[in-house]
Amino acid sequence: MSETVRVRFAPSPTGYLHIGGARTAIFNYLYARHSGGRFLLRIEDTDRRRSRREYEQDILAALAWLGLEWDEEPLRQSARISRHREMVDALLESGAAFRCFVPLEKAERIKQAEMERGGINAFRSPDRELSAKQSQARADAGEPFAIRFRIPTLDVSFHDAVRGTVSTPAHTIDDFILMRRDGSPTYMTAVVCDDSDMGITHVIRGADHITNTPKQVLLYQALAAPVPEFAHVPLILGPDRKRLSKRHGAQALTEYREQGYLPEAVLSYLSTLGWSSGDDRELFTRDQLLENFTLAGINKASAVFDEQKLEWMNAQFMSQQPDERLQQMLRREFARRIMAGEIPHGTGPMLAKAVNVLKTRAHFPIDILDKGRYFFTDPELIEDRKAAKKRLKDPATPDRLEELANRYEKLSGFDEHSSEQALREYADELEVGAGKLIHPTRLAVSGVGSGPSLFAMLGALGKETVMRRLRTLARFLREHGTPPDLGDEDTDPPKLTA
RNA sequence: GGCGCGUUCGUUCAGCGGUUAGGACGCCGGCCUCUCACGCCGGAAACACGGGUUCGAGUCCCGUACGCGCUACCA
Repeated sequence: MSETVRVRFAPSPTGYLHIGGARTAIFNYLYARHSGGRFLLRIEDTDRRRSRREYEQDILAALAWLGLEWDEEPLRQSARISRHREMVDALLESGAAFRCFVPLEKAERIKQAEMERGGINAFRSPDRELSAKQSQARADAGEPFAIRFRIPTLDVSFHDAVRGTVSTPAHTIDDFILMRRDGSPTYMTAVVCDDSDMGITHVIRGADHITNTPKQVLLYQALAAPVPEFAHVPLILGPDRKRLSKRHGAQALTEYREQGYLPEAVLSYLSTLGWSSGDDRELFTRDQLLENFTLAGINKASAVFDEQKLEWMNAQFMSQQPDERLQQMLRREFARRIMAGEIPHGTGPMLAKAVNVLKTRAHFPIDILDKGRYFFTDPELIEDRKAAKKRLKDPATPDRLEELANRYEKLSGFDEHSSEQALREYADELEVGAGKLIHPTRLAVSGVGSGPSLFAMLGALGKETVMRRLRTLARFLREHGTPPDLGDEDTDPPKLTA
C-alpha cells in the first residue's frame, strides 16, 4: 500500500506513433494520474537499424499534443546496455541462464523438426546441461555463444488486471535468448531489467504481449525481483478486422492532427475504445477521464477503429469550443491562404464571424474556411447548379434583388435583425413567401444553396457587401436568364462578374 | 502445427443468474426550419453454435466453430 503507482509507455522509435500506441499511452497516463502515480517514458531504441531520431520526435510530439505529460526524463534503452549485461551475467552466475553454443542453423533445425512432429514441446537447447566448467572453458577458447534462459519445469501463471489469471505450461516456452551471439541483450532482457530498475508497478501494454509475459515473469522470479501487475489491453483493429498497421492510410497520430482533429476528441474517442466507465457516457473531458478511469473498466475483446465515430466526436467537441480557440487553430492556415491569394488581405476580422456562425455545422476547423469562403471574398460563380435552377427561376428575381438592395441601402442600422425585418416586409408587400426572397439572396451572398441562417450571414457580412452581391447577381440574371444558363456539368459556370 | 487470448446490433460500449437485452456512431423516417447542418422524436438492427449447472442463463462450466495474437539471436 505504501508504494505509489509507476507506469511506463515504452514505444520503439521504428515508426510514427499510431492509434494503437497512442491508446496504450493514454491508458497508462490515465491510470497513473488517476491513482496519483507517475507516468514514465522509455524509448526502446535498441534495434539500431530501424530506430530513427525522427520517429522519436514524432512520438514525443504526438504525446504532447494529446496532453499526456510524462514525468521525469525519458529513459533511453540503448544507454542501458551495460546494465542489461550485468543482469545477464548475474543470471549466468546463478545458473538461471546458460551459454548456448549451438549454431543458429542447428537450433533452427531442431525447432523445425519439433514443429513437424506436432510442435507440442518448445525448444530446449542441448547445451543447457553443460557444466559450468565446460561452458567456461569453451567460452574462454573463443567459441561463439548466445545466452539462453533455462526454463524451469514448473508451469507459469500471472495475474492480469484485465483477464484474470493466465497460465502457461512450462514445456511450451522456449529456452529463450537473453543475450545474442554478438553480445547485445534481447528485448526480453531489456524490458525486465528496465521495468525492474525503474520500479514499474503496473505494466499496461497491448494484448500482443500476453505470450511474452510468462517469460518475463520467470525472469523476475529468477532475479528475485517483485513481479509487477500486468494489464493487457485489447488490440485495435482496422476495418478489415486485421491488426491496425502502418499500411492502411492515415494512421499516424500527427496526421490526425493535420486533418484538424482536436486532441480532446481523439483523447475521448481513444479512451472509450476498449474501456468504459460502466455507464453510457461516451464524451469525456480529460478531467472526467482521470476521475473515472480504472483497469477494471478495460475490455477483453479487440476493437475496430471507427473513423466515422471519431469524426462525429470531433464535431461534438468543435461546437463546444470557444470561438477564440477555433480562430487560434485556424490562424496559420488562414495566413497561408492570404499569402496564396485565395483570401483577400484585410479580411482578418471576418474570421471571428465565420467561426461563430459556422462552428456548429463543421466537423473540422478547416471546414469553416472551406465552406465559408464567402465570408472573405465575393462568390465568383454559382457552383450549385441544382440550387440555381430551383431558386432562381422566377423572372421577377433580378428586380426583387435590386429592390432589396435599395431597401437595405436606406437602412440606418444594418444587422441580423433589421435585415430580416426589411426582407420580410418587402415579401409581405409583394405578397409572396419570404422564401422567394431568402433563397435568391442566399445564392447572391454565398454562391451556394445551403449554409447558416441567412440573416446571421447578412449581419456578419455587413451592408455594403450584401448590397454589392445582391446587385451583382441581379445583373448576372438579367444577362444569363432565369434560371441562369450555367452551361455544362463539366465546364465551369460563367463568372458572376464578367 | 503448437500455445495463448477473445466472441452482445454493421461498428462501439452497457448488461456482471430473473431486463420488452440498453446507449452511441452509421443507416432509414419524421419534427424544427429560409436551405444545410445542429437539436429533438421514432424505426430497422445483436447475445457464434452445441452440451451441461440451475426453478431460471447473454450472464457460470465444458466442448466446437470462427477470429486475432505469439511461436525471432525484432521490439
